[in-house]
Amino acid sequence: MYIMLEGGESIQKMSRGRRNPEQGIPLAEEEEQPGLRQMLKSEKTRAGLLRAAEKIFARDGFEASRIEDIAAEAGRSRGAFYANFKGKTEVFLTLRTLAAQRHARMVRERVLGLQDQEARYQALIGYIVEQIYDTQAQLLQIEFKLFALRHPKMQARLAEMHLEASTRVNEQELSGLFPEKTGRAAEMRCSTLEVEALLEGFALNTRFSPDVLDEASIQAIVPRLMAQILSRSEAES
Amino acid sequence: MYIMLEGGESIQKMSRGRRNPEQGIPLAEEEEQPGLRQMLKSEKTRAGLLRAAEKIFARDGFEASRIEDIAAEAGRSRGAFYANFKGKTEVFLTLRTLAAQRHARMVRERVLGLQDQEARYQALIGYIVEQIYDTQAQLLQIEFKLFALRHPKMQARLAEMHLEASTRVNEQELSGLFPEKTGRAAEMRCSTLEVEALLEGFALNTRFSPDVLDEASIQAIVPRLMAQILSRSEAES
Amino acid sequence: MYIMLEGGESIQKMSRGRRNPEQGIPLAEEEEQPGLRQMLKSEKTRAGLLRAAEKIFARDGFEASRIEDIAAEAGRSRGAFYANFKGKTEVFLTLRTLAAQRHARMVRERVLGLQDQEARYQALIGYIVEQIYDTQAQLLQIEFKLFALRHPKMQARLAEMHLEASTRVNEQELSGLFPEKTGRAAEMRCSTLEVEALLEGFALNTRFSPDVLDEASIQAIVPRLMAQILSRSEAES
Amino acid sequence: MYIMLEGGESIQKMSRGRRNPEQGIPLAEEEEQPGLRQMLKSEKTRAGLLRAAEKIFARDGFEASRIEDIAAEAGRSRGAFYANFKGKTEVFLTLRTLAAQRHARMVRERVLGLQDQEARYQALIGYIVEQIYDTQAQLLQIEFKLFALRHPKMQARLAEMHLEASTRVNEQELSGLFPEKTGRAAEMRCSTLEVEALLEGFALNTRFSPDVLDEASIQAIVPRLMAQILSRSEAES
DNA sequence: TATGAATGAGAGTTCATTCAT
DNA sequence: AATGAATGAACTCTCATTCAT
Repeated sequence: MYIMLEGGESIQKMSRGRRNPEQGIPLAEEEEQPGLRQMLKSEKTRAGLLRAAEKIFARDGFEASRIEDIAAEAGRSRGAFYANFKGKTEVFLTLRTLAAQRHARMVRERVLGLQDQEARYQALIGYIVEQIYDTQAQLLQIEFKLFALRHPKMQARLAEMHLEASTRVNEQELSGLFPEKTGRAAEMRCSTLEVEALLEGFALNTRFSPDVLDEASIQAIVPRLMAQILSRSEAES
Repeated sequence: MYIMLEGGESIQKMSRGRRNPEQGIPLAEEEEQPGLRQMLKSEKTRAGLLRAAEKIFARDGFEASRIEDIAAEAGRSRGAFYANFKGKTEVFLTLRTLAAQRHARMVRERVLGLQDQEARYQALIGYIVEQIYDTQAQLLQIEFKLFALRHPKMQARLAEMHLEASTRVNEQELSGLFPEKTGRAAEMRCSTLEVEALLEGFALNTRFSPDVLDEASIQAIVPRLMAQILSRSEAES
Repeated sequence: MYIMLEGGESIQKMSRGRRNPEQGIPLAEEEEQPGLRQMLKSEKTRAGLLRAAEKIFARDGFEASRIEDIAAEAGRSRGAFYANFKGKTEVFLTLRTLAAQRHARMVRERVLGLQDQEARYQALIGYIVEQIYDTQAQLLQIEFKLFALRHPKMQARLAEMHLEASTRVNEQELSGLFPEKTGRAAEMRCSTLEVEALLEGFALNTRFSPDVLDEASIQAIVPRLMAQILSRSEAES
Repeated sequence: MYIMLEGGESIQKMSRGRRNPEQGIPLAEEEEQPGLRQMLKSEKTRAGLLRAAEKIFARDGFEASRIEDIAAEAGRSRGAFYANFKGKTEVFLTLRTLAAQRHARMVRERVLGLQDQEARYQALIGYIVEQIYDTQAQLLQIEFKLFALRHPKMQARLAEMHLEASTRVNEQELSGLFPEKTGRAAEMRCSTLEVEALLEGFALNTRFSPDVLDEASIQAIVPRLMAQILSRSEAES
C-alpha cells in the first residue's frame, strides 16, 4: 500500500543509503555484523525524522512545511533527511503508509479479540468515534487528500491505495460484522469514505472554532451521524 | 466582516521573499467616486483578479498558488495585482468576504421571497444540499479554515468573522424559521459548523475519489445527515 | 543555429520575460511605446549578463561557473539572470550562437571586401591564424565541445549546429576561394574541424605553459600546419 | 614528479562542502612494508580506485565527477576513497603521475629495444600516432591542463612537472634519436607541447563529431602534421 | 583499513514583492 | 492604475568530507 510511486519504483528503492535489514549470508572476509549498531542508529534517525515530519506536516501543512524544520525537529541535519528520503513527497506518502498500517493494527487489536459479534460492532464504532479527537491525524488525512487531488498523475493511484488499505482491514478483520456486505467491496469503500468525510469535516471545524464546535457538541452529534451512515448500508443491503 | 486584521504580527511561514509587515485586510468594497470612468476600469481589473484568484486558489491551494498565475489567469500583470491588493493573504481573505456576501444574497433571494414557513424551510435545505456539488467553493472553504488554524494570531478573529457572517444571515433572514432558536446564537453557530463540516468533508472526499463517492451516494446520504443535524437542534431546543 | 534545444523549444521561448522587440501594432488605449526605455534597459542587462557569462565560463569552466559569479560580474542579481535565461546551459549555448554569428560577421567583413582571389585567401588564413591568440575564445570552444560530448542526448544536435554554422560561412562567403570544394560539404566540414583542432590544441597548451609554447613558437609552426591542412584538401580534390 | 604541492593555498572554487586546507599531493608509490598481506589488500583497493577514477574523470570531467561514483565504480565505499586519498584533487593529480610513468615505460619498451636509429625513430612516431586513438587518455590530458590553468597557484608547478616528466623520457631514453637536440631542453619541451596540442585537439574533435572527423581523416592528416613538427625541429636545429 | 550515516556549505532555482516607468 | 524588470530571501537538493564504528 502506497508503495508504488511515479516511475514504478518502490519507496524503499527511492531513498538512498537504505538497506534491507535482512541480508542473509554475510560475505566471507567481512565482519559478521557489518554495522548492526550503525543500522540501529540509522533506523532511529529515520524513525525520528518520520515522527518529526508528521508533526510538522500537521502543524504547517504539506506545502508550507520545510525540510529544515523537519530535520531540526528531529534534531538532525538536512543531509540526514535526504539520506533517508528522496524528498518531501516521499516522507509524506511514507507517513500515510505507516498511518494505514497503524490503523489496521489498532482495529485488529481492539476488535478481533472480542468474542461477541455485538461487542465487536460496538468496539469498532467506539474506535471510529475516538478518532474524531485525534485531530492531528485527521488534518494529515485532509492534507493527504488535498495533495492527491492536486496531483492528477498520482491521484488515481493514491486513491486506490488508500481505499485498498482501508478496505483490506474491513474485509478481512471485519467480515462477519457486516455479513450482508461481504463481497460488496464497492459499498464498503463508499461507506469508508463517508465515515472519513465525517471525521475530517468535524476535525477541521473543531480545530477552526474550538469554542463553538466543542467536544460536547461533537459527542452529541457525530455518533448519531455515524450510525446513520452504517445503518443506511444495512438497510439497503 | 473580515475587515481589520491590522498590524504588526509577523507570520513567518506565510510566504517567501520580502514581506509586508502590515497584514491589514481592507474591504473589497468600493471607495467614493474618484472619477467614474477610472473606477469602472479598475473595478473590472479588480473583479477579474478576484475571479482568477478564486480559481487558482481552489486549483492549487493557498500556499502553492502563485501571484503570477493569478495575474495571468486574469490576463493582467503582477503589477496590476499589487495595485489592487496588498498581497496573497489579502486577496484570499477578501475572497472569503465576497463568498459570505454571496451566500447571504443567495439565501435572501431563494428563501425570503417565499410566504410559507414550510416552503422556506425546504428552500433552505435545498440550497444547502445544492452546495455539496459546488466542490470548488467547499475546497476554498477548507483552505480558508486550514489557513486560519495555521495562523494562530488571526485564528480567533477569522473564526469570529466567519461565524458572524453566517449567523447574521441565519438570525436576520431566517428568524422565524427556527423560532425556538431565536436568540440562541451559540446553538445556531454550532449547527452552522456542523453543516459545514458535512459539506466540506463530502466535497473533499468526492473530489478525492469520484468513482467511489459518486453523486448518487452523496444524494443518498447527505440530505439524511443534514436532517439529523437540524432536527437534533429542534429536538433539543 | 544552436537554436533548437531539448524539447524542441527555441532559446527565445525558453527564457521568461523576454519579448520579441518588434511587436507591430500597439494595442489601442495602451501607450505607444509600452516601455521602450525599459526594453532598452533589459536589453542592456541581458547583454551585460552574456558578456559576464563569457568571461566567467572562460575563467572557471562551464561546470565550476556559478550563476552568482556571473550575475555579480554583470553587476546584477541572480534573479535578473533567471529573468533572462532559463539556466546555465541556456546562457552557455546562447553564447555559442553569438560566437558563431560573430565569426561569420568577421569573415564577411575581412574577406569579402577584397577583390583579388589571392588576397581573399590570404585574408582568410590571416584571420584564422589570428584566432590562435584569442585564447579565451578557444577555451570556450573547448568547453563547448567537452560539454557536447558529455551530454549524449544533445551531442549530435550540437555538433550538427556547430558545423552548420561554420560551413555556411565557408560555403556562401568563401565559394570561389576553394572552387574545387564547392559542393563537397563533407570535406569542408572535415577541414573545419581540423583547423579547429589545431587552434584549440595550441590555445590550450600555450595557456598551460606560456613560457614553453610562446608566441614565437606558435607563429613559427601553426601557419605551416594550417597550410598543410588546407593544401591536402586541394591536393586530394 | 607532481609530488609536492604542499600547503596552505586556498582554492576556493575547487569543490563544495568542507574543504581540506592542505593540498599536498603525495606519491602514488608504496610505503615501506607495514605488513605484506595488509599492504597487498590495500594496494588492490587503491589500484581499483585509481582505475575507477580515471574512467569517471574521463567520462564526466574533473568538476562533474563525484567521489561516490568513483567509489561505486571500484566497488568500494566513500570511506575507502578517503582512506587512500586526501580528496578529489589528489587522485586526479596522482593519476597524472601514473600516466607519465606509463608513458615513460611504453616508450622504453617500444623504442629502446630497437637497434637501428631509423627503426627507433619510426617506432617513436608510430607510438605517438597511436595515441590519437586513445581518446580517453587525451581527454584526461585536456582536463589536466584546464585544471592547471584554472588554479593559478599550482599552474607553474604543474606545468613544470608535466614537462619534466615528458622531457626526462625524451632526454634519457631518446638521446641519440635527435642528437642535434641534446641539451636543448627548451626546444624539446616546445616540440613536446606541440605534439600534445595536436593529439589533444584531434582527440577532442573526433569525439565531438566522430562522423565528420573520422579515423580515416585523422590517419590522413595527423602523421603529416606530426612530421611537420618534428622536421621543423630538425631543420631548424 | 573500510564502512556508510551524518554533516553542512553552497549551488540552482523560485517567487513574493518592489520600483522605475 | 498598470507594466514587467529586477531584487533577494528562502527553499530544495547535492555532495565533499568527517567520524563513529
